[in-house]
Amino acid sequence: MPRVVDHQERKTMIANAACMVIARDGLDAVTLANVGREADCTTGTITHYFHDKEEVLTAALDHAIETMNARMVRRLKKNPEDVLGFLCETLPLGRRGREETKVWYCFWSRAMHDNHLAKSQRSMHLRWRTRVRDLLLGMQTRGVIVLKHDIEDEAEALCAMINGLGLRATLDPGEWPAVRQVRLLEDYLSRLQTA
Amino acid sequence: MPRVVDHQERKTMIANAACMVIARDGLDAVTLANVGREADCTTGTITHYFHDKEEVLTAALDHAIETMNARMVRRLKKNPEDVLGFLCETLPLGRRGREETKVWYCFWSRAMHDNHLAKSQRSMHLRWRTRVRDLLLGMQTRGVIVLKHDIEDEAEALCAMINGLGLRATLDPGEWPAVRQVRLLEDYLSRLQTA
Amino acid sequence: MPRVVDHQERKTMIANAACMVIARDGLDAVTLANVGREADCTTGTITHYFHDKEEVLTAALDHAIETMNARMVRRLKKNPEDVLGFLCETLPLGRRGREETKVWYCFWSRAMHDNHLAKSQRSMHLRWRTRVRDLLLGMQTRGVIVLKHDIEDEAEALCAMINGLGLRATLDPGEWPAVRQVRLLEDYLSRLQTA
Amino acid sequence: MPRVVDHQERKTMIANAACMVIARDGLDAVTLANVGREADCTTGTITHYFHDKEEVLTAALDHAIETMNARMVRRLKKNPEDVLGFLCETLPLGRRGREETKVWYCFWSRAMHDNHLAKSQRSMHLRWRTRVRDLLLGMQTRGVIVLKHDIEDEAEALCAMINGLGLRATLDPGEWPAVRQVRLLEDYLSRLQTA
DNA sequence: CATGAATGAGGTTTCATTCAT
DNA sequence: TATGAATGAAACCTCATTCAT
Repeated sequence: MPRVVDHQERKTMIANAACMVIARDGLDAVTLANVGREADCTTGTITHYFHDKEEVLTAALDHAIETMNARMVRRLKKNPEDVLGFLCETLPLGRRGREETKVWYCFWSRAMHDNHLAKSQRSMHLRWRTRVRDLLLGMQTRGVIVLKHDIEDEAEALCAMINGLGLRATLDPGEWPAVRQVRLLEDYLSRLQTA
Repeated sequence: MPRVVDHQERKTMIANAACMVIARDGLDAVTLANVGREADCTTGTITHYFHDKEEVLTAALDHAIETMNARMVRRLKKNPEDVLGFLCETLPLGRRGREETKVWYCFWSRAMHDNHLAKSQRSMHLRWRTRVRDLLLGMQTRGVIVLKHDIEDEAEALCAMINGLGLRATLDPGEWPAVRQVRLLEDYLSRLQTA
Repeated sequence: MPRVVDHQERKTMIANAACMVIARDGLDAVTLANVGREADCTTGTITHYFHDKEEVLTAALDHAIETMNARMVRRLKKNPEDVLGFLCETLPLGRRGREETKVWYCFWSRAMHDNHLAKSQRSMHLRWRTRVRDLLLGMQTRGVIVLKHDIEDEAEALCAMINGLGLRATLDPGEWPAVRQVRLLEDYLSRLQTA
Repeated sequence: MPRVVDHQERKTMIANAACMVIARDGLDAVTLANVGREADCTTGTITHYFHDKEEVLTAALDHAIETMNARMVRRLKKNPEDVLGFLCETLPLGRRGREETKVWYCFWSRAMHDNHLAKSQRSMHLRWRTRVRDLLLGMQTRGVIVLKHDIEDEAEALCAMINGLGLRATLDPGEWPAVRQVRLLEDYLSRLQTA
């Protein structure tokens, strides 16, 4: 009788370990040995669950995204009109946020030259942007903001702004305490309220 | 006398070759052999001019930054009030722009875990942001815009916006023709005009 | 379970292979490839068991020392009063002795500029000298010799003599058959008998 | 008109520079670049005066030997009966002595696997030993010592003793101040006086 | 399932040597 | 005579991957 192991749970654990390594030491530090050390298993175990390294990386990205997404969803469920709170989940505000966004950002440069990762990133971005768009629509409906331009463009612009803020905050954390990130995001949103 | 060679020019040539490799195939494809192939020399020649690979990468980043900066300065000299034109130089609009920004972006993720690169990036960002700030100040003086918030924050926000737009355009070029990038940048600037 | 291998035994085997290479072709011929050829494995296997080349060299030195030491101990156990026999184990008398001492001697020059090896050498020398001293003391007790000088100095001097003889014998084997080495060592010891 | 340069003097200067490098950092640190740095010239200059690296090393060894020999000769001229003084010139007593003997010792291990160097070492040893022998003969004639064994063996034994002492002093300088080296050498000589 | 030993390709780096100037 | 640019061989080391157990 084979040892009973939840296959999917094991994969997730390894993907999570990979995320830890990425967040701590960067994508270039991701070796199967390092991931194994973090996940407390050997390289053999990893290749048992993943065909090759690329699959591990993809799983790591997916894991980070799903975790972030889950938090966003949870937040929205609590209060569907808390747009700022929702958006803040994608900024590196706390320790958790910093880790997750770092993983996300690390894959940007790789996605530029890896079609597979690029697709993954695009579909993930699409989902995020769609939600952002719907929230903007809701705000407009409620009269909170007035969108002067194409709604898709507005959503894209907001996403770009958030990515830009998060990036800068990650590259220069000393200059970017949470309050400053939030303040600049609020400033951006406040400009949309103009009649 | 030895073979006559302009030492600095040779270094620049190699740095440029490294940029080409980065823009085409990404940071992970930067091997001394690849750079040598691009620069039409051997790995030995490269290490003759650079102590090690890290120096080559740093030189590549510096080269890309300097090239971009030179274009910005040239543009400003022609017309010191063409703020939009100035900002567009840091967007991946044409072939050259796409190449240069790609090199720049590729170093973001590495800077997150490499203190040396981080410093280089920060000082470069500071220079850029300072210029952006001064231009915003000029616009305010000319009455073109009305800044409601801290000027440093405004400059940072604009930089973040541009980085975000450029990033998205690079990750999903199909969705981001030059006109769209410029349009969204204009939209952002137009919101600053509000009385 | 993985391929069953005695980790320590494998390390010893590789260290021994390194010794063979050193004895045959010298320290400068010690490349991981050469050691691998001797040990019938690849460079990858070697770095699997040793962190880097320096560790391989250290292990080789330790191995040679331990082997020589084991022979000395064995000899002493058989006949604790056979001082000459004991000392002869550190001379390049036979094929085995020539190999082991050669490895030992090769590390002298390296120890002069490598602190780590220097320490290893010193501790090994201390152990050897201590034993030599105790044997000299025993001989004095038995009335075989009369030590006129400080016992530590006497031990050091004897060690130096043996190293000097072994060195000359190694550099000019044609002039130094085993009998000559032993004769000169006996001459030295006989002078200690003087009343 | 070609620049006037004393060819031989230039070679000596380079050989001396190589000795400095060897004494300071060991044989493995001898790269043409390092020697050039020490001699204040380029690698090109070195290969202009020496066919290849091996020639540089041979010249370095010869240089060190000649320097030491010159000192011995000078000493003997002053007082042909000062045997101890003569022998002390081959021990690492002062700064100069330490440097020269270090160079000498460094070549031992290399000579074990390099026939060319081995010959060089043997002829140099022969010269030294012959002189030592003649001095011993002189002492016997003067009645200072009584040689019980073959004179060649006695000379060899003394040489071996000196090499052994010098080696130990070099490997463990902390334990071997000049006085101790001289004392042990004197002890050895004193035993030859026995009637 | 899991291990970790073994491989070997591929990368960086060093350096003696050649050679145009 | 001297330079130092360029080469390329050879070394070390890393690491994804395979596989016997």
